[in-house]
Order: sequence, then C-alpha cells, then structure tokens
Amino acid sequence: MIKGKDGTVIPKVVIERLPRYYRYFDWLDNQGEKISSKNLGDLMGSSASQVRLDLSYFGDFGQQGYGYNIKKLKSELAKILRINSRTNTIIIGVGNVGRALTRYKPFSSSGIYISALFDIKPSIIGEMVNNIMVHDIKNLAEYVTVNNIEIAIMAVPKEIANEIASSLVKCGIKGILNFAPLDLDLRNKIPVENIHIIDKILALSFMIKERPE
Amino acid sequence: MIKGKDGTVIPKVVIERLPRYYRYFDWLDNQGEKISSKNLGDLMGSSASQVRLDLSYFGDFGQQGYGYNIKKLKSELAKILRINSRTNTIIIGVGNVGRALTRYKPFSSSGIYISALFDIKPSIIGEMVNNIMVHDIKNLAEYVTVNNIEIAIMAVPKEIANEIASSLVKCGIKGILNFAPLDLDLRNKIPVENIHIIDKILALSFMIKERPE
DNA sequence: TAGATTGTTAATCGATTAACAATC
DNA sequence: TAGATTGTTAATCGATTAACAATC
Repeated sequence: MIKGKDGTVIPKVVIERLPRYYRYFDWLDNQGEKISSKNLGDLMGSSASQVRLDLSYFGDFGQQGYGYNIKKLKSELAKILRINSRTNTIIIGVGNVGRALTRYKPFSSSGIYISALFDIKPSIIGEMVNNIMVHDIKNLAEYVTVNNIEIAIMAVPKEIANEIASSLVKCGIKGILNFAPLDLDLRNKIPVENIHIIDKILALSFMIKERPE
Repeated sequence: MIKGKDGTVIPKVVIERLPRYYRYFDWLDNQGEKISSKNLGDLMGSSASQVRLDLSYFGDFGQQGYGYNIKKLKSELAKILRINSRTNTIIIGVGNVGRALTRYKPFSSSGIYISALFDIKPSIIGEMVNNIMVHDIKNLAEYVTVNNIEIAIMAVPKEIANEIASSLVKCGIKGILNFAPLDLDLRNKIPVENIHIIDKILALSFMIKERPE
C-alpha cells in the first residue's frame, strides 16, 4: 500500500501511469511553458479529470487559471520516479535477453545503472559483456549488500526463475523486473513488474484474428 | 470491439489475461487430467469467479461437478491464441532490440514466425542477421502484401516511430507490437500492444522508494 | 443419489468521469 | 475584474466477486 501526499493510498494503475506522464512532460519540455489538464489529456488520449486526479496523488502541482508549468512538472516527476538519482541494478542471466539489456541505452538516462551481471554458467563467469563483469550467482548476496543494489532484472529460464527470485528476496533486493515467461511466486514480499513479451504478442494475435475487415 | 461466444463484447483486460491462462494450462499439462476454477484461481492468484467468467467469454469449456479438462483447455486456448498456426511477422529496426528479438526463442513455439527484418540504414540492408534478411524499408509495402505479413514488431527510434507506424497501417499490417518508448498515434486503426521497458522499471523505482522497511 | 462444480446473474467494489467551489 | 483552470467530491461506469440454479 503506497501512500500519496495526504496519506491516501495511490492505486497501482496510477503509479503505472506515472512514467507515461513523465514521457509527455519530457517531450513537452521544448514545446512551451505551460499546459492545462485538458490539453494534456487530449495529447495523451485521456480525460482532463484523470490527469488532474492522477497528478493530485503526488502533490498540488498546478495553478488555477494557468495549468501546469512544464519545466516544474517534469522536474517533479523526475524526482518522484528517481530519474536523476542513481539506482544500482543487476541483471541475472547472461543469455540473449540479458546481453541485449546491457546495451539498452535508455536505462542510463532514467537513472538505472547496470552494475553487474550474474550467471550460473562457469564458462562465462569472469567475462566482460559490454564492459560489465559477469559474476558467479553464488556471490549474489554479498554483492547486493556491499554494492547497495536495489533492483534485479531477471532474464533467466523459467525453470529456475522462482528459485532465483527467492534468493533475491533473501539478499534484500527491493524490486524485480522479470522477463521470464512466468509469474513469480513472491507473495508480495517485494514489488515485481513483469515484461511478458509472448503474452503481449499472443493477445495481439487474438485481436487481429477477431477484427472485422 | 471484439465479441465473444454469444456476441457480448470481450473486455480488453480479459483478452490480455488469455495468454496467462494458456501459460498455466501448458504448465498443468503433465500435472493431472482436470482442474477446477477454484484450484486454478488459487494457483494463479485470482478468484474462481474470475476464472469462470473469463473463460466463459470464449466458450463453455467446463463441466459441472468435474471442472476443466486440462488437455482440452490447453488446446482450446491454443486455437484461440493461434499458437499452432503460423503468424507471419516482421521486425522493423535492426538495432540492439531488433537483433535480440531475432534470437528470441519463445516466438517459434507460439506460432510467431519472423519472416524478415527492415531498416533504413544502407550499410546493413542485404545483410543476414541470424539467418533473416535485412530489407530496405522502401520495400515494406510490397513485402507485406506478397508475404502475407500480419504483425510488425517495431524496434525503431522514437523519432521515426509514428511515421513508420502509419506506413505499416497503409501496407495493411494487422497489428503492431511496439518497443519504441512512446505511444503510437494510430487512432485505433489497428491493435497495438506496447512493451515499455523504461515505464516498467520507473514504476518499480517509485514503488521501492515508497516501501516501508 | 449426493457432492462437486459449472455458467450466469446480481451485488459489490474500485476506477473513471463529471461537476463545481475555490482562486489565480 | 472576468476567464481559465485547478483540486476535490459526487455520480457513473466497468470490472470483480458472490450467490445460486442447473447438472454432471
């Protein structure tokens, strides 16, 4: 239960919309000084009411008769999402997905710093992948503590995902971004966000089949 | 508006849960003959009511006093999600993400067949990436028609994403899986699913900050 | 048959939108 | 000041859960 400015619970849907607001304010940054909830809603395809209510969970950022100051909102949202402070992150699993993530540019401009990689496979332990060292998964707990790691990105086979996830929790990891195609069984001990590529493309596959011409 | 078994509209949330049901039935496949909505719900962390109502949009798959036959449900869901029929797909953008997706194994076992890659960069056009040819984006329209391509996966810079998206629509592409970090402006002409990696990790970043110890 | 469990309708819950007083 | 637009509360809408008759 995450609380907002006056102690009310912020719905998860609202939290998950926050980065989207940030994207729009980032884009608006060189497009003018201010924007009203009406205009922003039109831009984002949502209602002015939703814009105002969503933002109001985090603070009173607007001004009557004026709207929202773009620079200010961008900086407030950056603070809320911790975009300008470094979030130490590790990637577990140095396969196809794990390797691609080491090259994923947008992380750095979002404060996400990939500190190390972990794998079980002896042949790649000690290797450097895009200037990031591959560590033995055995040393996970120590590394996480010593280096103050907050987020783990899991890119491991689904067969070992739950085992890895529970050891991450034991290590004191604060949140997991999971790419393995299963739902981790963590009983809400720590927040998890899933990226289920196959789920998305299959939903699409269903929707295009059913579309009238 | 996608309609279910008796013409009622299927909510989008339900469609997006379908692949998840498939994952569970796939896993259950060697775990017994039948399962009740109660047991499945416990497994998935949802209510028995939700399981029954969700599945009922697509057909009457259960039997009173028995539950759902696992093999049957798996095969029904496979049919609904077109897992066993080939869905011709192209990837636009041969950068870090596009290349990684050519190596993404789970596609093939979900019926997703990556037929070709497209890019603007002359230096890579004609190259083979993991046995898939990189084509000139200029030839998109012809290729899509001739090869009966249904889905395009977009892994292009956000600056050109909307332009590419609208040409995809013109080509007759039926659906888009978008990895570019923006919301495509398609006015619901065709279905789009987004994979916003940064949005997910930023939401996580917010949630871990706010968690009580 | 009796117990189990479905599919569906009704009740509840939560999220979105509308309305509006406050005020820049 | 008058017009614009906020933040918030009330009304509405949609999704989830509970209840239950049907029936295997």
